Amino acid sequence: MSGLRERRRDKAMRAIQECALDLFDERGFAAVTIEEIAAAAEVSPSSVYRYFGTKEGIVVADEFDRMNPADLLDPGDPVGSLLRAVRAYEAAPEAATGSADASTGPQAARSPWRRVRYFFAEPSVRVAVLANLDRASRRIAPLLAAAGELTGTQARVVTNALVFGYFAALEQWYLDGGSRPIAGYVEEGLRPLRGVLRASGHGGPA
Amino acid sequence: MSGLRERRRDKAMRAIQECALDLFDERGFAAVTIEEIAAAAEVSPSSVYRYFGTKEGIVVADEFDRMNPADLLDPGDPVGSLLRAVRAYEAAPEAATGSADASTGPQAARSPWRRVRYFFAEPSVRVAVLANLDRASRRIAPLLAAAGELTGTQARVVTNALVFGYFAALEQWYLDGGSRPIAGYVEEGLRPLRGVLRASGHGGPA
DNA sequence: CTCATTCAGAAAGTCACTATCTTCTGAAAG
DNA sequence: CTTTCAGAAGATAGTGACTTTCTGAATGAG
Repeated sequence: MSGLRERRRDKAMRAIQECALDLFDERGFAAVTIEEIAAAAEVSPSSVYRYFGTKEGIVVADEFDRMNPADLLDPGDPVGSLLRAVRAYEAAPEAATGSADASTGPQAARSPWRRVRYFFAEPSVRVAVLANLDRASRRIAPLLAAAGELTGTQARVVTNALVFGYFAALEQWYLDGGSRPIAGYVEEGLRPLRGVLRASGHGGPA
Repeated sequence: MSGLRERRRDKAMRAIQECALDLFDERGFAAVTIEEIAAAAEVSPSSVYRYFGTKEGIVVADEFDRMNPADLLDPGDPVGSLLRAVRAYEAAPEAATGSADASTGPQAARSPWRRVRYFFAEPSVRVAVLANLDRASRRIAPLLAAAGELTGTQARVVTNALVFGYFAALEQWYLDGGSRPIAGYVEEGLRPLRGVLRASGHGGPA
């Protein structure tokens, strides 16, 4: 299934991401050029664009993107299933980068939360994250529309509420210094929405 | 208060926006350069950047940005006051561009809705709109936090739900061809949210 | 009238991103 | 093992958005 080619590509992608974050941490996002990142990761600038599309994409790119939202989100209980996903992701930080090779960098650098700082500290990255959430919302909304009694417009609105509400909760977590678990912020923040979304669906499990 | 300078600036800004939209309509957003826009509007490229910051800003820039959100949004009934604002804006399209001078272009071109097409048809403009909504949300959230029993996190989540929910409704309006009034889409789309937001506030008027 | 401020234009530079072409290489067929 | 080939990586040359800096001029205050 996964040939040598794909493994090389995945390795290159991880190298680019980590070299880029190292450079960003050191000198700031804006001050680092794509050429420098490519040189540090020992690939060509073209490859950086092939893999990530944009400079912000290096930070934002997420294995999450390639997932099928239907596997993650239960249309009957969107808030609850989102919460479960957050908890699962938080509990298994290694799932984010894969535990293939421990020798490619320092351990702390491999935390999936390292990137998150740039989501909120670097305006252009923040915008890229918003664009990503918007795309995710457009993929998820049809699921809600198909499952519940929501109209198409309502499904879009509710999905945006959910997705961008999650973003707001994540930002609060970040602004608090990232010490307490994220799931707490999501649960608290989305609590006002939970009742509505349950009532309009077919009713999820307890 | 409004000196000669400011009037010249406002006039130049409107000229840039209309010339730009003319060119975009004619040849597409990406195919038009800032230099061409500046030439058509008879200003320097520097001025375009001084006024709008980015190419997308020409389309997205909105007198809405300079408003105080407190004048528009009632924390006791956020959905209701948003709906009233939409209806008011929709009823008075001339408020958007000002009725100062009718000789600066064809009448149809002055519709404030002309720009909206690019919100959804041009990806980079869409992203700029999302960034704008995000900024608006961050200004509005403190109002909700101060007025109701919502926590800070909840206020941010609910405001994002409101603002990006409105965006979703607007997109549905656009996708439907823009024939029926926008307020209808907003009312229908935000209906699931209305109950929650009323219940958590101090209760607005009927 | 004089002066400080502020704003428009000019000009040069940076760099993200694209398009195209060539080269290489992993993988499969013979 | 050799050959073949599709697709991926690299090299190269742009384009144009955006920044920075400087200069001159219009404005409004004193």
